Amino acid sequence: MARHVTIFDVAERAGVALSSASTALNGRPGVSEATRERVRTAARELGYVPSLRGRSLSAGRAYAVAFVVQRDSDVLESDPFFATFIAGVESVLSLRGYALVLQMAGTEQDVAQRYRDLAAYRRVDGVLLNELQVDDPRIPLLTELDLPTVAVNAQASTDAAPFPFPEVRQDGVAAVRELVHHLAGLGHRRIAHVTGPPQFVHSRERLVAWRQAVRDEGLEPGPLVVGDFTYPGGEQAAATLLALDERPTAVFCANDLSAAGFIRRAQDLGLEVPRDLSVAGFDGIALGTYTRPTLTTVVASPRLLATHAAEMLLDLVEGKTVDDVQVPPATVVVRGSTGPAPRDPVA
Amino acid sequence: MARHVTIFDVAERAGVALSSASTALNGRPGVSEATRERVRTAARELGYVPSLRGRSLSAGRAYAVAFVVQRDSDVLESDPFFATFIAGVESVLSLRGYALVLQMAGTEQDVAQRYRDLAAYRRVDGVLLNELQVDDPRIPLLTELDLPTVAVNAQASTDAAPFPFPEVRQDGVAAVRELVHHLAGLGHRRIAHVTGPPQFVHSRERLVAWRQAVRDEGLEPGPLVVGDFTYPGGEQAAATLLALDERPTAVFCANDLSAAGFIRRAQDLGLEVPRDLSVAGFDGIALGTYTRPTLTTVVASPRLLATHAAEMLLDLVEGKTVDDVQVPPATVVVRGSTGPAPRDPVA
DNA sequence: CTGAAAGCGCTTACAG
DNA sequence: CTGAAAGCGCTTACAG
Repeated sequence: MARHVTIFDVAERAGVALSSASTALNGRPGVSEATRERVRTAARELGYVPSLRGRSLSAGRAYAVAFVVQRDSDVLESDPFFATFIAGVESVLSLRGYALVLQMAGTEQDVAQRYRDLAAYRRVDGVLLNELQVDDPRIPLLTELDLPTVAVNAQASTDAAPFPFPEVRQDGVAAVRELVHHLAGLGHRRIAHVTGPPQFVHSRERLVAWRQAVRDEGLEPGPLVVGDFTYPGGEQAAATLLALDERPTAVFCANDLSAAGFIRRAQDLGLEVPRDLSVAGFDGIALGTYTRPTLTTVVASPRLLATHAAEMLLDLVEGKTVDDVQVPPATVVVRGSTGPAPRDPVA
Repeated sequence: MARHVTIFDVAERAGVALSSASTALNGRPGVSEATRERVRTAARELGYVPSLRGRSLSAGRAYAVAFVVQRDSDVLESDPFFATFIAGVESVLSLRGYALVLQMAGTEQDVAQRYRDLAAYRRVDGVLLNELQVDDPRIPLLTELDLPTVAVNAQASTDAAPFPFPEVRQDGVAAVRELVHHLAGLGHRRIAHVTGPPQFVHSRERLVAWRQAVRDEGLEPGPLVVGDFTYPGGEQAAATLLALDERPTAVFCANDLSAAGFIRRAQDLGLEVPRDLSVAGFDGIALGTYTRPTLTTVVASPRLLATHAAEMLLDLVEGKTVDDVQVPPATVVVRGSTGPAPRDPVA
């Protein structure tokens, strides 16, 4: 390999000082337009590419941001959000010359160690935070580490507590309300809910939204089962709910995967969906169009959340002021899994 | 923030020259054991963490490797391999002090551009390559860019052509043979195949393995449909195959996702699986345990492939000699979707 | 607007 | 075994 072309070579070829070459190339004011053009031409002719390493060291920046995922890989395997979110983030980063450093950790302690290492080695300039938990330990940690952070759906909208990082949010409450209204309009009176893991802010938000929406319809919030966002968890929830004396006629599951599992178990138990039972989910993953019947759900926008979060984080890293962003609310998509309440509910 | 602790501070505290501190800390020979210990103690006391940036610049290494995924995010969404593979890679990298840079690109041209940029900016020290295609354009490109590369399942085992990069392989041929033998033993005489996208080496390998295995059972390779590894693709393949006059009684789909779609469409068409039709897949994803019936499949080891590939790539980057690795072959797992051939096949 | 110089934090010959 | 020095490739005050 030939020796690497450096900014020194560019300056020499353009016949200017090294510092002028740097100024010209980086679009900073301080050189004449003629000089700037001469430098650019020289750079082009030489095929100059600035060294990230040199720049990193002198600028004190990594030109990379991290996303640390706290999840077992076998749970991740069936999480369709993950890939879409990552893809959205990465598309923005690469456009702005940053790299995405992806880390995975199984436990809360692992995650903390990852963040500590990222900060100590100054591997990245900032981090993206999602799947916030109630009293999330990452918040004080990232504050302590002084790592620029942008969060996704960090606060329940009902939450008044101050949140230390910029945030991109997508409201799901209105959609849950609409979904419940849709079910009530179909004659359902017992509308159950299968939650996500209780520690997640978004689990809690969906639960609260469901409860309030059901009440607003003049109904009593129906049976409630704590779930875990997995397919088997949905099956388990169905087994529990459908064994009740007062069986619900409709169920809102906190995500699509558990809704799919719920439907499957309900069918195994001899129920027909939606004739005997309506089921709805949340997310809008592809799987929901594969199930039979297809899944009524609340469609969220992981890619949009991701691109906004990435833009915000880079702005933050580059010292710009960053305001919270709201993307358009999630929307209800009615498909085959919800229908009129049974006249004479199966007892 | 206090000023950063540098190796200079450590050397000063230990009362040695800066170069000795570096030598001591990096475990290179050239300092006495006493000195080494003194330096280590000083480093510990000061909470010294070597700067990746300084080290990067002087050592000419990024301490990062890249994985460029060529896939639309909506296809990625339902690819369960992705997360598991990434998790495996990342676990090894972080242990050895490297970061994983993840990039995503939609088209072949995008992918090429990503590799060019990664190389030009020397963002990473090497790359991981999977989902190889026949005459994969990435091979000459990475060779030209001189990027250290380790590939996963790059060559069909039948392939004699030389491959320029170290490779980790998992044989799937034996398992396909066993699967076909299992089906033939159940009395199936028309065993169809739904392929993956023809350009992939592993699609071709599974096709060839199926064909040979069927012949080895003394049967004529049954109907063949070109698929695309997706759920809807599996549905489509079922519609095609089940409309044939000479309908197969068993189908081997090139992956689990398409097998799940195949089963679903078969059921929609009024067939009972496995009573009327046996279906098997390839991969061993979680979804295969959720379907009804559960899916007979060939279970591969994405995590194991990933960890080996990562180890090999770091060895390569660090100048060690790297041999190809074979992980234990994929295995057949018989579940509910395969059974005795119908006595009197539905006509 | 331009140019010589210091500095970012390391590693690595090289001379003692 | 140790220490002074150059170099990796940039950016950024600072003096002209």
